[in-house]
Amino acid sequence: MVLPRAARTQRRTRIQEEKEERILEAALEVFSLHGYRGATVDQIAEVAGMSKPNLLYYFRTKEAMHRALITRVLDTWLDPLREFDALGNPVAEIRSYIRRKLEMARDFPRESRLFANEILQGAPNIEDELKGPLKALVDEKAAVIRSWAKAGKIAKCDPYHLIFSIWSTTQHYADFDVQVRAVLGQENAGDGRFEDAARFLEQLFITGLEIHDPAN
Amino acid sequence: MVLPRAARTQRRTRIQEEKEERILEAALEVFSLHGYRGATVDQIAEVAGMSKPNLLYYFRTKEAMHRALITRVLDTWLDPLREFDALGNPVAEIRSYIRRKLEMARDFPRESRLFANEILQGAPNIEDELKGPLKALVDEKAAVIRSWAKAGKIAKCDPYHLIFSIWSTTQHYADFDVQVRAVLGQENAGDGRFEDAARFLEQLFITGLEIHDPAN
DNA sequence: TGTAATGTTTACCAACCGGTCAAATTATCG
DNA sequence: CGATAATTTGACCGGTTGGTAAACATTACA
Repeated sequence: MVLPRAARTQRRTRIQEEKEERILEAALEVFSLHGYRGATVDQIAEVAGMSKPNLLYYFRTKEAMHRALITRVLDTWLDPLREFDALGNPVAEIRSYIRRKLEMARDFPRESRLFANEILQGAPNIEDELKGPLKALVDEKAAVIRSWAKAGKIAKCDPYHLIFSIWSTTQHYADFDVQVRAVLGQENAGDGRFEDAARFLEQLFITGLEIHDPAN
Repeated sequence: MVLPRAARTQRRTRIQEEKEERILEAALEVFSLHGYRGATVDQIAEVAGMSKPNLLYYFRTKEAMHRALITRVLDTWLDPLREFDALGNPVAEIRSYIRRKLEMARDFPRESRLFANEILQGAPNIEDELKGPLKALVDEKAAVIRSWAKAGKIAKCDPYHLIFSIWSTTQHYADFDVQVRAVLGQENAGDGRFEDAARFLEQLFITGLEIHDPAN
């Protein structure tokens, strides 16, 4: 009998795990490159190296595939922000947050583009995730930053917009990679632009947030 | 006889100007919301208030429409950077550049999203524009910024990444509007977030780039 | 006003796309 | 092995999409 994926309650087969992994990997590749509408099931199937009906045996619809992919990626995507430590040294925490985010832009550009595509198109599938868990996490960290500012450890600033600006500057190197490369020119073929970006962003944010001559 | 748009060499009719204007306006609306693949010609025709064949009488293909739209918008999109004045006061120039870009994110979010979509998908249609005119303009302004740094008027920094970070932070409020709203919550329904962002970004960039006690 | 050029519409098509079905193949396990 | 369940495939389907053909309507202008 044919039992589509959603109906299986028992333990998952080795084959199931392997195939679902391969499918999500292929889906990430295709969705991140063409967006939800732009991606076709045939394309994903081809990248995954299997036939379309076979793929649809594991994920019954294109949307189910996309949903599974988003939820999986969103979780790991927020890890850097979760590591933000209220007890650590403020300047050091912000610096390492920037560095972590930039490393993710370098190492997981497809994941970044997947989200960018999703948000750009109005986030039809993850609006609840944004207003719920994401907002809660940001609220929590914003409170931490605000307390640092009040304690005089960093300059006073709007913590939400600080977070937004860290997100945007770092993810820019994944989402707008084509533009960055075009402007920097051929000579920046390697990962050098990420190191340059790290230097610049550290300077910008750290200097911009430091307390200057607090006593005088 | 039917002479499609591309073949017309003579002066354009009043009707042509009106209709092409309406079409490009509708195309901007739809493309910016759904991306190239996600947009349909029927949708654009409906928004433009005309039949699909009628629309295709002015732009023979969907791609031609998209190309026309991109070229037109790209030109005005770069105006703020062009206004960057080498002879002005460095700090004031950077401040007003940030403000102009933020105003564009507020007043022309569709244009911003159109580009974001295009770049995200690998900029298949405008790669030449990026590597040519855009790069040339950025190179020119980067040289200006570098000269300011050398003259000790602003802190030393990579001018390219400075420009990138201004682009990304400001455009973020157009491209990721849904996320920004979700995180900030309902109370920020108006344009308040743009004023908050302006204050924050000015503080960040100006403080981050000022020369601190150069003499001491 | 007459007429040729321009503009608009209805009906249509071929390609594509997400998804189904039933049959065939392969893995699992007593 | 034998049988039952899980997996894979080719053929197919209805709806959508970009685009066309040709008849019809309107405008510009001598």
